[in-house]
Amino acid sequence: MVFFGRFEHTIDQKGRISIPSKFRLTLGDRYDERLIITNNTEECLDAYPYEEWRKLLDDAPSGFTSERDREDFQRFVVGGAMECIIDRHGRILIPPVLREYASLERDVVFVGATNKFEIWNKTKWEEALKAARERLRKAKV
Amino acid sequence: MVFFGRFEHTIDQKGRISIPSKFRLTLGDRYDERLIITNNTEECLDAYPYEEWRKLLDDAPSGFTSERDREDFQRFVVGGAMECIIDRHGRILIPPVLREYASLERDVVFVGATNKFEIWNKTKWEEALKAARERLRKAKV
DNA sequence: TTGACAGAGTGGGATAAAGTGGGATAAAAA
DNA sequence: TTTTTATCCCACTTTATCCCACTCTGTCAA
Repeated sequence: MVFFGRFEHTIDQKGRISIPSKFRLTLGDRYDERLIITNNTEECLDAYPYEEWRKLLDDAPSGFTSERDREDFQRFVVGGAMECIIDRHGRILIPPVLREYASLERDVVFVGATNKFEIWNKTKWEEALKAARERLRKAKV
Repeated sequence: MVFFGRFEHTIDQKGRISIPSKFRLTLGDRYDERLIITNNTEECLDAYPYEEWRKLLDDAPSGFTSERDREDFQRFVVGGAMECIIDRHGRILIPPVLREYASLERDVVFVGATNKFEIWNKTKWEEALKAARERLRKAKV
């Protein structure tokens, strides 16, 4: 398994944030240093190692059921994607448009999700986690 | 042999806690030393030997009935999962996010649950036990 | 009964690693 | 050019990890 676990970090005033060292280890072990960050429909960001991003681009078309699907994916996912370089302290600079989309101000949560990881505003993450927990609990009854 | 029984331990100020020796014996007999700890929907934590965790990951997808299910599992269970290494005194360091999620401050209860064990805040455990007892009694009538 | 011993659990210091903040310079935009 | 943004470098703080030591409890033998 690859990316998993949850880490709380903070963005500084320059928009920099350090990638959790566990994730950096995974990147170093299995991938190269290129990281692609883009919009996730849940008001957070997705970060893909370059190789996983390529796979996503290759595999996505098979899921499209209409020209509209293809355009939406193009505009939202591809159009939002930016390559971020990890500096020597393990930090990246999140581009302003993405920072704004995900409301990343200060407290940020990294969430591992197998072949990618998500980057959340902490408050939004807490709401999402609570909602997920309640749906999972309800499913037990 | 599997995980069963209940043990009360305390977390120290650094967030460390010792695994009950009975559980360590089981781990040593049947598994390796890798322990995966993650969120349980009942505000406690689940601890899986690595092998059982792998099974959970393999089996979970068959229960998903929607993309929402898959995402909830991904975020709550996988996103919460952290590998903890047992040190030479039989202790683990519970990562801050999980400590906070389960309100682990000082008094902690370990509860064996066959192929995993649970880690509870003592007060929450007492409430959960009471609720479980009442449901079991009611079911008899 | 009592003292030595072993195993389990807990506490704390020292060092290393991870994360954060900020200044100075270089590049880009206005 | 002026202003803003990005990049590089250094320094500080916090957290994790390693190591050692103490307490408590049960067991065994004198």
